[in-house]
Amino acid sequence: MAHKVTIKELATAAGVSVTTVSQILNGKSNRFSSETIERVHQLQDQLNYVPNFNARNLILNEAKSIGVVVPNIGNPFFSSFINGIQRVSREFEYLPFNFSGANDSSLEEYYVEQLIGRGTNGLIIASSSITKNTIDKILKKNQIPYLLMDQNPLSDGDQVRTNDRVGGHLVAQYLLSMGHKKFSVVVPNDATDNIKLRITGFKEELVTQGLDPSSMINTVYSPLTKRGGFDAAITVVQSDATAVFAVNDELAIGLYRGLKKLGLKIPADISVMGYDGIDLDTFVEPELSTIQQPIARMGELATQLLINRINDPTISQQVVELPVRLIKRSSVSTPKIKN
Amino acid sequence: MAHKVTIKELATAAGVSVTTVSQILNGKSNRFSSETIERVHQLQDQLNYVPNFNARNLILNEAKSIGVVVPNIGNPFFSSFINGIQRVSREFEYLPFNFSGANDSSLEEYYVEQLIGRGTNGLIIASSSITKNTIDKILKKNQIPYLLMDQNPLSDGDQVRTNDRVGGHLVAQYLLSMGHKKFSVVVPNDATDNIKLRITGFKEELVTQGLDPSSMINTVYSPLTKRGGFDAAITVVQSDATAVFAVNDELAIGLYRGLKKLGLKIPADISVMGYDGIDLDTFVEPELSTIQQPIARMGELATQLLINRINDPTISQQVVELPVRLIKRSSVSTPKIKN
DNA sequence: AAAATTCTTGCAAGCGATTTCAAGTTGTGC
DNA sequence: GCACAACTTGAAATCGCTTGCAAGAATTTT
Repeated sequence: MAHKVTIKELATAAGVSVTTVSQILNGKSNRFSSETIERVHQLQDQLNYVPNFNARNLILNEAKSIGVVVPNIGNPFFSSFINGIQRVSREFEYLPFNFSGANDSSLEEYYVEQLIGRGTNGLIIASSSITKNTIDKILKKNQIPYLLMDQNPLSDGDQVRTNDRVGGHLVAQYLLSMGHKKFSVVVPNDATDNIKLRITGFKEELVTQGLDPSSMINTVYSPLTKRGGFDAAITVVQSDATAVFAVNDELAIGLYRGLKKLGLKIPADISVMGYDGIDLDTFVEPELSTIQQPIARMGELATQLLINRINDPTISQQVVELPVRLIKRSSVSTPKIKN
Repeated sequence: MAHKVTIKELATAAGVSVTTVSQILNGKSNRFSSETIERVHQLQDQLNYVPNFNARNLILNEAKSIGVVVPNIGNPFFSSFINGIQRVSREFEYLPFNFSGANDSSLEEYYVEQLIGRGTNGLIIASSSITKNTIDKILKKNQIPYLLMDQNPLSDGDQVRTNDRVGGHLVAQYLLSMGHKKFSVVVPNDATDNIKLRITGFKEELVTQGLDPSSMINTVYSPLTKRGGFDAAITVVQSDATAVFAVNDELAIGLYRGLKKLGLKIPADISVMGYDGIDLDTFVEPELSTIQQPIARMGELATQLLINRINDPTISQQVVELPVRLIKRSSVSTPKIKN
């Protein structure tokens, strides 16, 4: 290992005490003669002194870092989320450590534990494959500030959310307004609370309009991946649905491919609605109609709230709900007249 | 801040010394009576003792972590890369800290410095927006083990690479074999060495086949993003190219959209070749022909090599070159006969 | 010119863990 | 009953840095 210069060596070299060096390097230098200050800074450059972060944090009792665990950074939704987190973290001089669960719950648990063990100040977890309860337990037990995404609106703890229920309403309204009456809904088996709410909202809207959801919806279970969407296509086609609601865009984009492979034209033969609003939506054909979530903003807010809590764990529950927006593009049209 | 239980408190509670607790908790417990061991473990659970990582690392002089900076996690190429890194890191009990440069060089520099300051053991940098020289300087100056991706094959330092030149050859061979004679090449202005090599390889192959690159290639400069590809379409169309070589898949997928918007059919009107081999390729239409890089494997190897070097900085340069593979799908056909 | 300020600077006590070295206990063999 | 080995356990130094407190030097006040 390359030897690291310590503050003591720097002090000796500069002919002053470590106290002096420490003070100067930490900007409390107004109490020193400008020559000393100058000399110390010069020596620092020369000797290449970098403070030992562990020692520093040990005393200061802070790491100035937050941990972030998302289910899958391969999903652009989460990479945008991370971008938002990075932005605000930097602003507050926190360093965010990002991890992708890769759809493996043990891995997520592993990262959470590692992060805690390493003294992270707080955690943002947008997990899916691990049960909230497990994580909740670990985090509470360790008394570490955290913010869980995608949680049930009724749960305690700080929250950044969008109104998934309203999102569901919007989808149903739109699809109904286009004349659809038979739907396929593609959703994972182990859906998180927020995703379940999208479905709930969807059904609610049907009821609101005096319709009977049970006779109109065919549910297809499939994982939240492109592959999952692709595989779901065959089942979707076998139903009499004229429109599909895929609960996220990844799924929808996979579904696209599956449907096309089966010879269907979108939206002529079947309409498709996604959910999330990722960049990719406008690069597929036809451009995907979706519900847009302000995802980067969510990352920013999540960070903001978490840091608030780190600074003062006693504040009361923080909940921010961001609006969602229906984006009509070309993947939805009026239903085909069945012969 | 929630009070954290220290080893001393645990020791007092257990009625033993901190030495004992430390030894037991670190598995050097064979020297203690099973009652003591039992008691300590029990108390640990009960009091919820988590060792202070800073204190621990201070004395052990290690952080067991590596820093990772990629230009943009939004690109699936890099998320796969990170997945590979995560896999191997875990195996060696290192924790990888991942950052996305978000195409902002100052941001990348910031992360590199933060990471170093925090005592990361080594860095993997797959950067583009910051000059290699700058990073190189920072890293060398700090004598920290690192591995730069996408660097010139001639440079020193450990390397994990694919043969981009061969990749270029393959693209040219394929396109020529399909009968194309006029090409558009879409490439960023500030291309990294490896990307430049793809172009070099492409031209080389033309020469090898006795052709004159200068009269056959129309170069379009555009950033390595979907948006960049989209914007490049208009220029591409204005040339007489029958085939386009986009130097990465993101670009190609953006290009798809642009070309289609301009009314062209792929590959009937124009053929498109990508480069990277991301998942998304098979979900766009037509499926994208590309050069596949073993990206996850590259992440794994990069980590492996970096850890080798961390363990022994004196070993000689490590270079691993992984093979690339031409994947023919449906985005390339014979050129349209111009009227 | 002595006293009071103001500047500069350093001593030494930790932060929470690991680890070396040694000490106290108990058990064994003769 | 005693020396010695085998078990258990703890005291104290140390990692590199921050910081409260105090002291010596320089400057100003009276």
